[in-house]
Amino acid sequence: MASGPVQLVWFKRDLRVADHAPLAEAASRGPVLPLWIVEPELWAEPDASARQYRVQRDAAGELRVDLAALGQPLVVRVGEAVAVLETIRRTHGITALWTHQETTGAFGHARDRRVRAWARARGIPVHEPRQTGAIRALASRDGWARRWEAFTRAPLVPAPSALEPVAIEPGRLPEPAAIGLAPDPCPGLARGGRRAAEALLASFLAGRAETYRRAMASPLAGWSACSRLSAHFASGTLSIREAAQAGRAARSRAGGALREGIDSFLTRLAWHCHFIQKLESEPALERRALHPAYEGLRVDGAGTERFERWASGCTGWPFVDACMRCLAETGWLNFRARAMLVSVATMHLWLDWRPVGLHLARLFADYEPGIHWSQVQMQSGTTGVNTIRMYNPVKQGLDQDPDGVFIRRWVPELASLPAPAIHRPWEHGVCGYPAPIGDHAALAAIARERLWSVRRGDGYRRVADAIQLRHGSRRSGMRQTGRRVGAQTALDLET
DNA sequence: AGTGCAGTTGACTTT
DNA sequence: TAAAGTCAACTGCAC
Repeated sequence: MASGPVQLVWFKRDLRVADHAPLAEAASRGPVLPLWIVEPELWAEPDASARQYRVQRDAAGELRVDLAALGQPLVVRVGEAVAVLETIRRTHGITALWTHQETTGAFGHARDRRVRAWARARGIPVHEPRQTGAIRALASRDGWARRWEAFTRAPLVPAPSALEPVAIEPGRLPEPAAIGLAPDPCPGLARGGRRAAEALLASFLAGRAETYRRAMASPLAGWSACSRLSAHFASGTLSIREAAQAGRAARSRAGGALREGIDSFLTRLAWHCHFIQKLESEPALERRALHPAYEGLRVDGAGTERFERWASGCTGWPFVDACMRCLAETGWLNFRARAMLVSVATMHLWLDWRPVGLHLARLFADYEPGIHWSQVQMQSGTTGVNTIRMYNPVKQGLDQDPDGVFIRRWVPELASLPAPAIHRPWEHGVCGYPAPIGDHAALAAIARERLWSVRRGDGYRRVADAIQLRHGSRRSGMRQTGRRVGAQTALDLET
């Protein structure tokens, strides 16, 4: 039992022992104190919710077991990060602080700055390797794809073979209510933790990926055809590198549709990091429109009737409501449907993307700030880089749920209507289901004209080109010889 | 058999 | 894997 100073490994959203460089490096240098800090202030942020916490708590519980098997269970403390670290420093002494770089919102940035300042003042070295393909202080997007390849092809870091026990009370994993989280019923929430991550990865690569390409656009088929690993990447129970290497190995053994599905999956792993890179390079992404010409364009909307109808799945557009209710009850929705929910809110209902994004963030059990805010801005057309994508809620329903199975499941008021009538209930007089907020085609036309008039404004293009240079993928969207080529990056990010 | 025409399909452009 | 509009080429049918 070690009694001297410890190598402190601070787990954040990297709740695993495999491919965990800080843990491995720390363990090679002396006794390790593995720590998970539950920060009530973080969980009080407007983008946080109990379902996200439950996923991370599941993961921390399994991590505690895995670390205990190595010799030292996960230590859990509740409080402000610097205060928790300072208490451990006083009682045990800290030789070095090991943690993964985290790309996250303003709270996390400020907290990491405080921790670094505290460590500097106490003479504690901080080691912070990265765990995604996002690069801190990136000078240029040129060559990013090559660096992502190199990062994901680096050897996996083996878990330490044993940890020397440290004399410390491990502490309990608090219930959501104990840290001030509001009740957040989510009966269909998928369990977090390493065991589930491994099972999902295996079943996806062994067969589910076969229908991935065709089915990922549908919220119904995507439920089983998508990898469903997003919450595991967000909590770190599986590293991107582990997934990429397992995917490449499975790809080499597979053929036909399975191979194509795995190819799409690997592409999306790169996109995952590509979007996190945007927030890493531009922390204001969660607060300000990337292209300032879109700032102040829409009404804030929070608390208005149309916002509440959208947020509660009562817009009167069946496919939209089915998607929102599915998300509320399960914490998951496929990428395309998420994009449509943003599109309807920010285009048809002309609501500001910030409150819209916060509502969705809380409903996403797999909330990943970098991906989320990049996507919310892209789908609401405020990046200035991508083509304006406006989804027709009826067409999407007809395309992705032609028989109405998904709508019937989540909007039981419409169960008696056959398809295709179920996609336009206002034409068939249904009781117990609201009339639509408006004529979606007319609302779309108004939004389209407003957004295109911004694009035609003076100086718009000059700013847009600068944004493309800073954030855009080098594969598409770059201006070539004065003419814009394929201004949109085609992607569905769902994993 | 060849012509005229309504309707469909797909490439492409615009918003 | 945006949607809607345009237009040319094509198809199938009637006569």
